[in-house]
Amino acid sequence: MSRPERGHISGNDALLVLETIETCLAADSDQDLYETVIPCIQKLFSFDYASLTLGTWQAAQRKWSPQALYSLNLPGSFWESYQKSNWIADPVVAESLRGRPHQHWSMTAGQTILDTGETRAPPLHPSAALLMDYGIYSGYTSAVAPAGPGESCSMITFCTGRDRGLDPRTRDILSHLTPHLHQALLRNQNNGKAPDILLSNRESEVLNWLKLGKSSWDISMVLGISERTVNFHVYNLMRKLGAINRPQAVAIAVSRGLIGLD
Amino acid sequence: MSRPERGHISGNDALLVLETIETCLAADSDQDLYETVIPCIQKLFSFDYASLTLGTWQAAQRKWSPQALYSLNLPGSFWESYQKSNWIADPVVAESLRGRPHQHWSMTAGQTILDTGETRAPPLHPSAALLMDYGIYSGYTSAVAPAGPGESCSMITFCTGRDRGLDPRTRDILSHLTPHLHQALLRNQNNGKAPDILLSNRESEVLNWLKLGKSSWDISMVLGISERTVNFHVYNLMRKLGAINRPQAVAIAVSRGLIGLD
DNA sequence: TTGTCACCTGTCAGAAATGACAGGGCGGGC
DNA sequence: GCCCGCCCTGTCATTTCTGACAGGTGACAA
Repeated sequence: MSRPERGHISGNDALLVLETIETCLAADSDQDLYETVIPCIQKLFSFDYASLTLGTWQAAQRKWSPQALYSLNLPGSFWESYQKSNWIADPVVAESLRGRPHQHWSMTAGQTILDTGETRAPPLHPSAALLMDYGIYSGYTSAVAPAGPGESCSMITFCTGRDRGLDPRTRDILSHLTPHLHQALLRNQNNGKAPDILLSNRESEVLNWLKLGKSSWDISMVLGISERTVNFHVYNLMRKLGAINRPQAVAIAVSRGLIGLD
Repeated sequence: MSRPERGHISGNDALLVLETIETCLAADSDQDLYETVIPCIQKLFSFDYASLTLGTWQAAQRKWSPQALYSLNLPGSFWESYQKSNWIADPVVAESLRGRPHQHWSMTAGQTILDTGETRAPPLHPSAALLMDYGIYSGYTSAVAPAGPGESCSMITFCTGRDRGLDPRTRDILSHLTPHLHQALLRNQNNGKAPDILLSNRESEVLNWLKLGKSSWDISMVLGISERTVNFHVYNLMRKLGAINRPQAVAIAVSRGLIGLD
């Protein structure tokens, strides 16, 4: 367990950061994200464009696949073009996922300059050319690593149309904020789905035994009903969940939070 | 979306709160919790005892079942006695779960006084008598509601051996901290289990198709191998996961984070 | 070389699940 | 009274899964 040093923010900054973290915790819709969280961040430091993307990061395959996207002032056409390019080949994304979570970058003619002083010369990745086409010249990009295997991670970028150097205060603020922005994105994504499947008591009960590997006969013994009735409940709950067999029913139920993980 | 007013903390407090939130984010073992997070909180306000419990809260049954417990200066015998009593009948817990997440309480002879001014007179709940037996007279208890259905929630208590009144600053600090303490507890709990089950590429692949409700034949078509081989992989992954059939294999894999929820 | 491991394939009997048919009772809301 | 959801039960044919038997390849490390 190690924590980076962050000595560049004042008490007043800290209060604003706390307020922003609160808005992240309270945000439970896309609207909240745009109308409450983003304005709160704008009180902390200035930026012209923002992109908050949530996706999966497969360590084994070194692959980053964005799944949800929130952007501020970035036209849809930018994302269409960007999606077509290979994310992982973007030098900033690549560096992020290589263990440098917080980065500052800027562009000069044909070069991407990272905050390590490193420059990525031509052949320039298409994404860099794309950024310059849209008039974006510098920004901060943070990656929030997935909490566990198979979980989502975020790539969070705030950028400007001017060529600005790295500001330690902004960097420190971002290192405080990004984990909570990630949580907010994650929560929002989960709110999107889940259209209220209601199982009856018996169905939940049967489902919980299924999860534990019990067969219909086993369950019939536990519940004191006939095996046929257990199959009846299984059939109904599969229909409600939209599953075509038991493994899928269990998977859907767990992902919808209808039964605990245990 | 609504946020409570919190006007009782200073810029300096805010910096310390941010630091504490950082320790919560970085804590990934029980040791971190005791040696880094708790001392950090002690820099913010003083307390003699603490208990951080993580458990499940079944809204339908109004039932709170603690699953993990971290305590500071509270002897094991206290918890043994407390566990035997009915948690939900504890007036503070009951109030918490009724939608008052942050509470201050104190004891006088035979009474529990809540911060609403309400008093819970005898017959006193056994837990109250128990607290007084151990010399605990007042404290703050916060409940962090589960993020989604089937998810865990926390009950977090900081208390003292003296009869102290409600301090708005402490209350505000706690309302900032508790969501992150909850996250830390949650993360620690998940770190506790998961003894590294390693599936081969093919096994994960097969597992992911199982989760989607595909039969062995379906999977054999997708992967271009024989149905027998699919069964072979399924047999192996069930053995590795300790499952006796496919539904259980999927449930275990999801709970261990070996495959995504989707 | 020998060993291990992932990967692949076959057969077979018995167990389990699926999905259709049929029927019954009980309680609550309109 | 009727409808609806929940709960319960039966039979049957077909499909799928389980768990044992048997065997093979190629890669990589000790």
